[in-house]
Amino acid sequence: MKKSRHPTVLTISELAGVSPSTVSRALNDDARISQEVRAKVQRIAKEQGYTPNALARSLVSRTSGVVGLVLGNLSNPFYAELAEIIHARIAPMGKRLMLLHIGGEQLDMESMQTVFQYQMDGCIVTSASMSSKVAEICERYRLPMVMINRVAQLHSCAVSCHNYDGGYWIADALLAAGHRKLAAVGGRPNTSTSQNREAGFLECMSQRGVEPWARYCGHSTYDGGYKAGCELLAAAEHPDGIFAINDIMALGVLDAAREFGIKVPDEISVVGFDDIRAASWAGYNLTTIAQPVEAMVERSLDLLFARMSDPTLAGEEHYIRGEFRIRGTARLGSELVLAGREARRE
Amino acid sequence: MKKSRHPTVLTISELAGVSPSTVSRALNDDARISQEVRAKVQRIAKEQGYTPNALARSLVSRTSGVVGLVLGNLSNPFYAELAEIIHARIAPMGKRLMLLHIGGEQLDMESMQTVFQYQMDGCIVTSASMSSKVAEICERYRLPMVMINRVAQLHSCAVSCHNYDGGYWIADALLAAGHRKLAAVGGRPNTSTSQNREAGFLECMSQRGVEPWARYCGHSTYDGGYKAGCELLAAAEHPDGIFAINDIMALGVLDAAREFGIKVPDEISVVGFDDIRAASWAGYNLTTIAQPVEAMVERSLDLLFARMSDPTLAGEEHYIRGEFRIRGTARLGSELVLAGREARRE
DNA sequence: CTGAAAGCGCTTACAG
DNA sequence: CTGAAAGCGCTTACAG
Repeated sequence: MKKSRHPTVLTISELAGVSPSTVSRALNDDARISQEVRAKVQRIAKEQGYTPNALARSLVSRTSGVVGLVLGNLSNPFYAELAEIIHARIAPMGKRLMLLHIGGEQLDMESMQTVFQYQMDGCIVTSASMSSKVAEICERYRLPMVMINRVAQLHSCAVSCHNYDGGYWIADALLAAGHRKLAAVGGRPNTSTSQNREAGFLECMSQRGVEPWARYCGHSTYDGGYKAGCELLAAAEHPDGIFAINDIMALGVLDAAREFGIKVPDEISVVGFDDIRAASWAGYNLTTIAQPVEAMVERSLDLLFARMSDPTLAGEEHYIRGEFRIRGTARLGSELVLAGREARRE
Repeated sequence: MKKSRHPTVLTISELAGVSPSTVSRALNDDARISQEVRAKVQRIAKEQGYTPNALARSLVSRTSGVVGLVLGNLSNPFYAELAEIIHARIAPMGKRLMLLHIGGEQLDMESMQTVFQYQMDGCIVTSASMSSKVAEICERYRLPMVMINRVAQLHSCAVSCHNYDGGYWIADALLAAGHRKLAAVGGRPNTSTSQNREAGFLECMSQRGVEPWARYCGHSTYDGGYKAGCELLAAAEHPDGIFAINDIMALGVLDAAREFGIKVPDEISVVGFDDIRAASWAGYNLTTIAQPVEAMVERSLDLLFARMSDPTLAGEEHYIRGEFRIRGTARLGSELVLAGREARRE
């Protein structure tokens, strides 16, 4: 008798009096195996507490059932929510998630190595400054990958919110409500999300012939937003509206306004982007544009799975429209917000 | 010539004119292989862009280099921060993290199955209502595992903050500052974290002969905290101090107070627990006890790695003292806070 | 419907 | 210092 390890196909085959091949087939519900044998094998497997060794199976089947995940900075709750939804959606599809990276810094090559070492089936990248080099690697090795909340590089797949439109829409709604001194607080400058949202915002202002009051960089963090807010509000004359390109910075701006005793939205309107949970907290009640996270994840997984079955498929870029969440931090005529819907598409 | 797949040890061995065994040894820096051969093999491997197949290696070495991770509810930023730190600490140790579960709900058996399917080396569990059944499984299969922020079950390892002491300490400091109408807002009732913090808080009050003003359940969420705050403050006579057993609920309580126009800390003191990032936001400036997350993770990994090399090691429970963060939401005489340090240990 | 054989890519005693 | 052989646990053509 073997040293008592976990049971293997061999163990089961001996117990059932059939060959290992048959055990394998029976366990994988191969239609060719007779009902009786199949039932018997499955019963014995269950009795023995048999668990298939995914490593061995992957080695031969050349598909590991593992998908790599690159997560952005979790201190922005948006990415935490995204992670939760990705996991919830992908688990029922029989795939496992392996964490490649968490955080704001550059993704290193070593993490990408593990993708190949562990023979991952694909890769999901949420933000994180991804050098085009990584996209290139995935391309070269035909590794299916999709980026969420990030613009496509090379021929990869990417799913985002209509960021440009969102920014445009916000400017439109603020201008229509009479604001004329509008400031923008951008995020990390090298991120497409930040760039596009701000570009849409500025473009709309430019079309309406309104000069931007000021532009700040808030580095996509609460602290950055707070600091930007303080500087904007400390001046003798302050803007009458601020667009922070993400919610976490908008919360900082709101706290700055609170600090300066400036009434929101009477003296100043503040609008964010993302609709993180904290945006709807009673203490903030932030007007913002909600990213359609569920839809974005669903679309991303569709793209990814399609490429896992057919790696020759070309990359696709998808944009999904966000939804205005009108709360208490901005003066916007509701009919004007509707007009905003006509903002030009990306 | 083989179909052009990724290079394997065989490819390299042919190119280098040595046996596969030698390639394997050279690549793993086996001291017995001569300098020249080793250098040559490594050079060729690099030239060919060789990446070892971790699956094949794991199959024979019986250690996969993968650690399973069970994450609590990421909508509580505490768990997001924890995840980030765990990843940052474990990656340099050459282990990979596979996501088993994210969220507040019960961990299902299926997720645990994958631990064995993928031959994981160990498992890290952060909160999440873990049935004792899961602990039992790890025990039975000798799977090294450590729980963070969670009390030990059976003989498993567990690392937490001194939760009981923290609660005691807070009550002590509030009472010493003259509060007499103290309410507690608990989290999900079945979590040890919530139970212990509240128990310490109540025990101290009892020792001082002060009756608790009220006890609420806030389900460990912002909304729950906000609701609890509203109910406590809507009454004709309201408490003069509230201890929310975690920060995310304390923020809800603070927003409720703001809503009711009740001055913090003049009319009411509010204290939380965890020291999540939002606790130090200008809009809250919450007095709380910081969990020593870095230290907790470090200790947890020590325990885990020790058991990965020697699975027979017994379980250990560790408690690490938190740190009072005195900010703006509570009246506490600083000398009294120091006295609080003497609160009894768990 | 079932089995014997080969093989996925690596490592590791066992020889020499 | 190096190689031939066996094996990790599974699946999958190939026969029958």
